[in-house]
Order: sequence, then C-alpha cells, then structure tokens
Amino acid sequence: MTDQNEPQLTRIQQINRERILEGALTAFSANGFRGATIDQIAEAAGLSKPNVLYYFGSKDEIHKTLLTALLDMWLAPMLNLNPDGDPLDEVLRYVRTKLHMSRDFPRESRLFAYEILQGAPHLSEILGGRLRLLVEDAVGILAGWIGSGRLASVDPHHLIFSIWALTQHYADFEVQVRAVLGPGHDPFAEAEIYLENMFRRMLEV
Amino acid sequence: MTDQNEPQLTRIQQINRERILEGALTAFSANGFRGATIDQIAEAAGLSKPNVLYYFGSKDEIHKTLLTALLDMWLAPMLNLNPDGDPLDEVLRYVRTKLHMSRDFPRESRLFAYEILQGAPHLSEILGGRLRLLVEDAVGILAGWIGSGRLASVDPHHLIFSIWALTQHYADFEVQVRAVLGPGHDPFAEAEIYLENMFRRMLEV
DNA sequence: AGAATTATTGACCATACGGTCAGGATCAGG
DNA sequence: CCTGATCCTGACCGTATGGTCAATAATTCT
Repeated sequence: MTDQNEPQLTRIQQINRERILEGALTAFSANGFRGATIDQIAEAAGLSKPNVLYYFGSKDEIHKTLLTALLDMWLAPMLNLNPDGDPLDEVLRYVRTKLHMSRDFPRESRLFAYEILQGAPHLSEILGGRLRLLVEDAVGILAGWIGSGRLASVDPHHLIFSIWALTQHYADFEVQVRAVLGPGHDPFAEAEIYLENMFRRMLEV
Repeated sequence: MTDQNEPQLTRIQQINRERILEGALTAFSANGFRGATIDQIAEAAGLSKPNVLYYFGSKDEIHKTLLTALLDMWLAPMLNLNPDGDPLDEVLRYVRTKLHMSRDFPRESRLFAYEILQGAPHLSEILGGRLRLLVEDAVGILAGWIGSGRLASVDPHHLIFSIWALTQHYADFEVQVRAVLGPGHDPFAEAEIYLENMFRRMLEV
C-alpha cells in the first residue's frame, strides 16, 4: 500500500513531503524553477517556509525529487508497446494514452518542458542514459514492425519525437491553443480525432 | 534601409538598443524571463547595467519589446500560403520554412515557448486577437482546399497546431532530441525528411 | 570652440529570496 | 505520565537583483 523506501518515513513525514511536492508541482509548472519561490510552495502546501526546508534541504532538492519521482510516471506509456500486438493499434494507443496524460497531468508536462527548455540541468544524464535506452527499446519494436512490412516505413526515432511533440503541445501551449480556437472548442477531444487520423494515414501500409 | 519608427533614434540609440535586444534574446531564451538578469543582458550586450536601463526603462520593457518585435518575423511564414498554389506544395513549403526557422532561430522559438508556458502574460491579447485572425485566414485557405477536394479532410486548426508543435519541438527540446538520438545524427535534416513524408501521407487525397 | 544634448557609470537603495537557527510545541513509545 | 525524538516557527542573515541618481564623459549642433 504505502511506499517503503530506504529511510523509514513517519506518518507526518509522508503527509507533508507529499503536500510539499504537490505544491511545488503547481508552483514550478506555473513559473519555472527560478520563477517559483519557496514561499509559494509553502503556501500551496499549507506549511511555513522553514517547515518546508525542514523536509527538503533546499529548493533544488525539491525540484530534483519532483522530477525524478515523476519521470517514471511520465515515461510509463512507452513501455507498454506490445511487440505482439497489432502495430498500428499499439502506436495509436500510445498516442491516445500520451494525449490523455497531457490532458490529465498538464502540470507534469509543463514541469518537464521547463526543464528541457532550460537545457535539462537536472536530467541531462538521464536523457542520454535511461531515457535513451527506453527509446531504443521502443525504436527496436517499431523497426521490427516496419521491417516485416506491418507498418509504413518511417524513421522510428522521429516517430516517437512527433508523438511527444504533438501530445505535449496541447498541455504546454494550452493557453495558445485555446486562444486561437476561441470558445466552444474542446481541444483535447478534437486533438484525439485529429491525431488518430494523422498517425493512421501516415503509418498504414 | 534603417527603420524609421515614430521616435527619432540617434545612431548610438539604434546601435545600443539593438545590442541590448540581442543580448536579451540570448539571456531570456536560455533562462526564461525570471531566470535572466539585467546584469546578464548587460554583459551580453557589452554595456553597464545602468546603461541598459537608460535605453529600456525596465526588464519587463525589454522583454515586451523583444516579443512584439519578433512576433511578426515568427508568424510571417503563415502569411505566405498561396490560395492559388498547389495545396500540398503550399503546406509542405510552410512546414519546411517553419522547420528552418527552428533550426536557424532557436532562441526566438524558446523565447516564445517560455512566454506561452508562463501563460502568455505579455501576449495574451495578441493570441486571441491578431494571431487568431491570422490563423483564421490560413484556416480559410486550408478549408477551401479541403472543400474542393484538393487536400485530405482534416481539421485545419489542428493541422496548423501540429505544424507548430512538430517544428518548434526540434528547437525547444533540442537537448532532449540530441541526447536521445546520440552522436552522428543531424536532427533537422532527418526531421525535414520525416515531416515531409508525414504531412504528404496525411494530406494527399 | 562652446553650448546643449545625449550617453555612461559608480555608488547606492529597497526588496525578494534562499537558507539558518535557537527554542518551543507536539507526538510516539515505554 | 514521562522522556526522547520529531515537528514547527519567528526572527534573522547574506546575497542577488531590479532599479535610481547625481555626476561625469562623449557627442552633436551651431
């Protein structure tokens, strides 16, 4: 049920660390690392500033903890590509799942967007390490499908990039999307139809 | 040759304002508005901090001036859709031009990315105003092509969004793209091939 | 050349912010 | 109910940063 990580956490520690990370997610995703203040985080978490620093030694540590804690959740859908499934279905399911994550977790999307924009100071080794390996796995599966003629021939790396770009755009640039569309639109619902059609036409053999 | 805006600018004013905006573009695009300091801008511009403030009253004014000055340049390619051209060629040319802008002007791309991520505090009225009108024009052209059966039936708004997302991704998330691809890749060259193929397959009737 | 305008800067100010600390409150276990 | 550990906070510190200003230098114009 509850996490049992290396250090034993008291009940209060669990609750308050969770509240701090939750508040920090809101603050960082709205203003970026530099733009968010510990006071904001403390306020959002309902704690005093020194109390926040009691649980996390520094603003940097909060940020780093957040990023690493959310990275797995963020990348999880890519692990679900099933080599034995129908190629097109598998890709479309990935696209749909990723789009739903943008819709349901826009703060997480923006948090990562800020980090990458900044040059990924906290994630650089992960990008070229674990992330790259994860992508290589997915690329392998895609390449297999393409090699066996079950998927149109496209560059698998860029196929993945395009999925990321298109789905995250609706979270990261939501204010632009909504402003341009005007009222009376459901960006995510429309995007789901549009993207399914786009990838279907591109990838059908 | 030289701009002749409302207020007469001396030779030195022209030079120094230009240097400040250039330095500010570097600073803002690297660290975001809050992350960039006037000292950084001054250093990049080769001026002292008070001297920077002599030309622009505040950091905010520099930022706002930059954004509005670059917005036209950034949106220009969308104006070039020629209703009388070949639909697919026109769209592909737009995609290619936009991708080249990401390659050649990544700082501008990141500047806007930060601004939109932040919630577009300086651009909000433009997004729902002029930008929206520009998009509506392009949407009209696209809808015309689709209506006459010369382009596959897709949602024109989201077609535009997808072009923005895909091309700007290579500038805004360049560090991620490069880390995942590893050495020995030319992201922009590969993207050009991939995107042309993608949009061709999607939009061919 | 000399006056008037424009350009530049060192020194300074006020505030915001990340972080510390001593001491008090609260809680868990015996 | 006592004690030790955990939790919490007001007050404080040092630095970074946006911005000001008076004084000086450079430039322009006549």
